[in-house]
Amino acid sequence: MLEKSDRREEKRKRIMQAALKIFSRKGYTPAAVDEVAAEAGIGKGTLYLYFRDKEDLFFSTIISVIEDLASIIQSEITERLSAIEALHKLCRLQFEFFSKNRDFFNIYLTILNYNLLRNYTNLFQSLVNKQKLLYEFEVGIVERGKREGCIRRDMDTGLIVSSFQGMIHDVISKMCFDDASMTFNADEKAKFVMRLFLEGAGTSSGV
Amino acid sequence: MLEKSDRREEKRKRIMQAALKIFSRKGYTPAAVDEVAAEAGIGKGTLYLYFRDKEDLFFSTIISVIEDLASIIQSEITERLSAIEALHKLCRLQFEFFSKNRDFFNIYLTILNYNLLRNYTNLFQSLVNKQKLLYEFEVGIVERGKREGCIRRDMDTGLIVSSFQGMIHDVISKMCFDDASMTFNADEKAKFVMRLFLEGAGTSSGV
Amino acid sequence: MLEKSDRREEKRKRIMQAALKIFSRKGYTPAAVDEVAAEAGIGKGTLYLYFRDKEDLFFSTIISVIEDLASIIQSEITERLSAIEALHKLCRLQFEFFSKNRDFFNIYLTILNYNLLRNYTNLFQSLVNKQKLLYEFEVGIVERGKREGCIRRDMDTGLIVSSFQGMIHDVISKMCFDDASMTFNADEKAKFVMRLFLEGAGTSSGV
Amino acid sequence: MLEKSDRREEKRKRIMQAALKIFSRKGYTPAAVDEVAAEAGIGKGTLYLYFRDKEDLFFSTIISVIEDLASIIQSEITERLSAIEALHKLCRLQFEFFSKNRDFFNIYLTILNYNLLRNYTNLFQSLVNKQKLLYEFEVGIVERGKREGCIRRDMDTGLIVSSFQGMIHDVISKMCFDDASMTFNADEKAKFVMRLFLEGAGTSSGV
DNA sequence: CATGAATGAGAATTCATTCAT
DNA sequence: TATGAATGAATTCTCATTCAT
Repeated sequence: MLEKSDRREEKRKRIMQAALKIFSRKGYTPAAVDEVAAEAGIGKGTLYLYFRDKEDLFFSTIISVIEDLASIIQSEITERLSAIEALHKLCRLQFEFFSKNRDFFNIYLTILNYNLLRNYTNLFQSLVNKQKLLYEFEVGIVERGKREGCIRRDMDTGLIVSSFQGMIHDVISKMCFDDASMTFNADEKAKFVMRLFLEGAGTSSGV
Repeated sequence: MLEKSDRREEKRKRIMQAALKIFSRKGYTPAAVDEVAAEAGIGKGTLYLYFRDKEDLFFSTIISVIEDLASIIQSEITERLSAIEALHKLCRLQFEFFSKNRDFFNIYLTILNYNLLRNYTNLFQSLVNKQKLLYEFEVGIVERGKREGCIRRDMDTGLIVSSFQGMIHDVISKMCFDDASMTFNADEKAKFVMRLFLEGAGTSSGV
Repeated sequence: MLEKSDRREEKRKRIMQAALKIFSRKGYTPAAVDEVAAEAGIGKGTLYLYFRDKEDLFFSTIISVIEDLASIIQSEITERLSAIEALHKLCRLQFEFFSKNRDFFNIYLTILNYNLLRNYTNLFQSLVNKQKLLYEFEVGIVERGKREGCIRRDMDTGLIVSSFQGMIHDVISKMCFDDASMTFNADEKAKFVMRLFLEGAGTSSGV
Repeated sequence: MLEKSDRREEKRKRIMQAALKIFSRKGYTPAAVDEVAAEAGIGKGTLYLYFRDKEDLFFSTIISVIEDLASIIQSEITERLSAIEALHKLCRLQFEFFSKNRDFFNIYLTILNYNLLRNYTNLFQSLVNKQKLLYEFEVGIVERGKREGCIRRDMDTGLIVSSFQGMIHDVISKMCFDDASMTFNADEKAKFVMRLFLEGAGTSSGV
């Protein structure tokens, strides 16, 4: 009996896949709704049966992808892992995710950069909330690490998290830039980031 | 005899200042050429005497700002500084720069995220080149650090640079997000990033 | 065996009732077929089983209402009434009718104003014919009045009828404008119009 | 020095003339902005330099025509005329005006019929006000007529005015319907209406 | 040099109508 | 018979760019 509702949901997904492709390539404003419809293989009007307007389409799409990432992270990273293991996994999962969704990374950065989107407040808010959740998730891990004694207590947790995420972001960025092909070893890169994050790049003789 | 050319250059600058303001606030596509002209206090047609088209205006403006940053960096960071000092300064200068030009950071991220701009290939190339210069500049410092013995030799330089820059970017990002006001202590934050970068966040007991 | 046909006719009526409501409120073009279907409690497609298209729906509805009014008039105004009594009743019946169907008066005016509808010629013709019938009906009464000696013979019948109807129309119009509430005394107003129509507003000393 | 402003005003007028033609023929919603632009011999975008949007174009146009009529009436009907003369002239001027602007009469009626327009409240209000002015103007004349002793005091002024205007409206309506050609004798018709209005259509023997 | 009026391509959105179920 | 998902033509409006003054 849920069939109809299921079909609808499935079609929504299909449209969002098309939207992701177009928005990722072009960004919000330059992407035309027509293009998305064409990419999805449906009529222009049909799209409006599934999404209120372009904004709704955009945010629904973005949020959906971010939820995918969040759910991967939350299902893989359990309490049973040590904080270090958790961070390592966090790192690797993001590398893997964006390695598969390179185009999306383009918008992802622009979103973090929320100012440009401040106009679209209603939908934007829920997006910001999703972002905050990931941030808080990481804060939780780092604080656990501090309690577990494997992360220094003399450093501000918020800044640690931002810096850690930053390392991840720019390594992904570099990947997008350098490796047009798919030769990106997520695990190897994750190991590097963790080593740098935990041990630092300095030598004991430094400063 | 260069007077005429000088005036022209000065007016270009004035227009680009206006453009920076508008583009920073709105992003490329949503920003209207009219707004820029109005902000610059000139006629819309006049703008086209100084820039071929909107794209030219945008890239010229961005490149000019990036050159500003680059020139600040290059004039402040001389060979006389140790690699560590150089990195520290690099960090602080960027914090200061973006603290003063918060809006611009929005576009800056979008640029890093070059894919969105790939359409505009001719102008985009020179932008990419500017970016590359900064990257290479940092690569130089890190390699010097390795030679000086204060930076570990067992880590890939490219990844070190990316990670370092990433830390800086996301701390700025956090600043934009958290501190609506201007209470951002660039030096303090720079010290934090350097400590994390050099010493790592792990304890000796970790892993 | 006529049952099926009866059911069909009944459903048509129900749809037209809904249509009247919507068209009256919004006018032809701004009214959406979907709204009518929703108001009628049927599916959008179903509507097209009963009416060729929106135009057909509109004209059928309007004509039906006008036929209602015409049939009220024709059943109440018999030959046994004097011309004066007939005109009085004509007046009162219209006041009562539009008092109950205020919204409809909006479209009614637009219809009189037939030029706007000239595009839809086929259906429009039968509407015009309905209108003409009412006009001819009134012409008949006035001519009878002239024969009966209670209406002046030195005035053009056509102009008398137009003027008489005009008085009625604008008093209704005023009612729609002034009395948002339902406090409209049809009989009293009819008496006024008849007095003005028969006796004039001038004093014997006038001109 | 006013040249520029004058040119602008002149062009606005030209556009409004085109708009009047199109809106009159088609009504508000079915009329396309493009058609108006084409009729005015200008580009689609140009129109938006002179009018905020379609609504503004519509109401500005309508109000302008109504102001034309109002100014004709107010300049021709001075206090020196007797109330009867004033009403006569009011009648004739309207016949002449709508005889020349037959198409406009179509919208004119629809406007009186304000309900359909209630959505467009801002601009609509000023339109309603214009209408009210004419109504009040006539109320003034009728009251003067009562004082002068040439109009009966035992009839409600508001209803007199509505009825009088109604007579005029429907005679014009009949004209639009009957005489496609231009054979409309405004003065003759005005005399008829005045006679009917003052003396009534009844005979002394009536009722 | 400077201007801003004019333009029309292009974008988002709506809605009457069809048709597979 | 009844439905409502799908469609695309049509509509409003914006904005980069040109060009006559």
